[in-house]
Amino acid sequence: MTTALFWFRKDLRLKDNLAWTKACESHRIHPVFILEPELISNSGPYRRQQFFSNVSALAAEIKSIGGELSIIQGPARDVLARYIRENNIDCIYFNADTTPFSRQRDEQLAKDISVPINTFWSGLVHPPETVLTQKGEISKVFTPFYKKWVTLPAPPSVEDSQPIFVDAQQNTWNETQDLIPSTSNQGYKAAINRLEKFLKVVDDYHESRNFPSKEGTSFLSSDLHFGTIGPREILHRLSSNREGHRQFIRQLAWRDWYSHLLFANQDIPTKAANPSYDNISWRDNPEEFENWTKGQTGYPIIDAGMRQLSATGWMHNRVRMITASFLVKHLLVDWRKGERYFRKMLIDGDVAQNCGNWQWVAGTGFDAAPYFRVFNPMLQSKKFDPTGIYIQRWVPELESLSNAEIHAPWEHDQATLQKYNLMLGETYPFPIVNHADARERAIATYKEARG
DNA sequence: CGAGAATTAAC
DNA sequence: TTAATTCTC
Repeated sequence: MTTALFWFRKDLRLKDNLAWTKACESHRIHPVFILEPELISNSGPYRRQQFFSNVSALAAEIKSIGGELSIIQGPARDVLARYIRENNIDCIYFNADTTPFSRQRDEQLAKDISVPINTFWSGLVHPPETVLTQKGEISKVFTPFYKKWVTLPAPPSVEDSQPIFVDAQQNTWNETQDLIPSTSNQGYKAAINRLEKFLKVVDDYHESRNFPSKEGTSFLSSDLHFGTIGPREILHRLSSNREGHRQFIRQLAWRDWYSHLLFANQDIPTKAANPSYDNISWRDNPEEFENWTKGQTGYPIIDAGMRQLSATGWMHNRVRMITASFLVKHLLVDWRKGERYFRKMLIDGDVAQNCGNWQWVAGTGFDAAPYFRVFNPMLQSKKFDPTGIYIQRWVPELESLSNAEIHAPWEHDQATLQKYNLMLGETYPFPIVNHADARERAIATYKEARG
């Protein structure tokens, strides 16, 4: 029997993992994780911790079935060739990814390494280049993509494997083990717990998903990012004839779409998908950007979201759209700066998803929001946090304001504010910009870029 | 007058 | 994955 190196990347699980199953079918397995500096350097503390917890949980799971995960540190191109030589590896298995970093690295690797490399797709419902229009291209509009996507049969979850591990693996880079926390409750088991919890409320998903004070969303975004659970396993627990389920399945399609688009357009992270918006005269005021990151814009819903992000590494999706729109449109900060900040801070920060969604909000992307659509922070706030619970949770300065008052504190007279010990400009900022003016300015700026 | 529905709009 | 405005009662 030959020996396969199984390289875990963004698929930190043993279930519903196609490359893993294929490798286990006919090889002795040498499981490896490579801690690459590039992966760490763009991560903020929350994602890094989740990352380590997931790797640690995977190592424990492998140990429990008689194997040992080798954790190697360094760029893959530097360490893999040597590792393959030293450990008598016959072939490599891993799951492919769509990001420019991953694809460039994997292409280079194929040139550098002499043993056969077997790759599979296991992190999306459908692999890139498999959901196509009649012309054989990926649709640049979501709805036709989705219509095609739902008609394709969902690939079955793969069977569990009975791996045979190589004996007496030695970890030649022991110091790396110390970087990985030894205790953790993440990994596949935690992902399954989150899925089971979500399945209890998914029938209401279409109604509750938009309210940041409710736990109406799946909380599976970081699991999907790290691959502690596969999207097909999630899909197979859902039913296409229930509205809440259907709406969540639709979100999985958005996820596939943004990954497929990135696969086909590798410059999405840096360039506007719609070139007419690549010449916007951004203001890029650094102080305003900093006020935004710190949750000090004077708009309660914006500040609540940004504070939730910096305090927890996560933000509710509805609020992600509102805060992102505010940065790009109201403050006219280049969407790439916001994207970078979100990706660094978010526990689920993901190149394909984050760039796709930021370009959508900025109006620069495929099938994006129209350029003149400027989210109104007060309307969004009143609509999706009507009682102000979410705002109060994250902006305690405002906790005594009433439901009606909390969305726009500057609109109330001095006496009302004094009653709550609220001194605008001291205990809570005045609005950083005036909504109506900023809206006009954004539309004019975009119009100018359109020519 | 005011809330909510309907419409329009620069897509 | 909308906002602003007008219409209606």
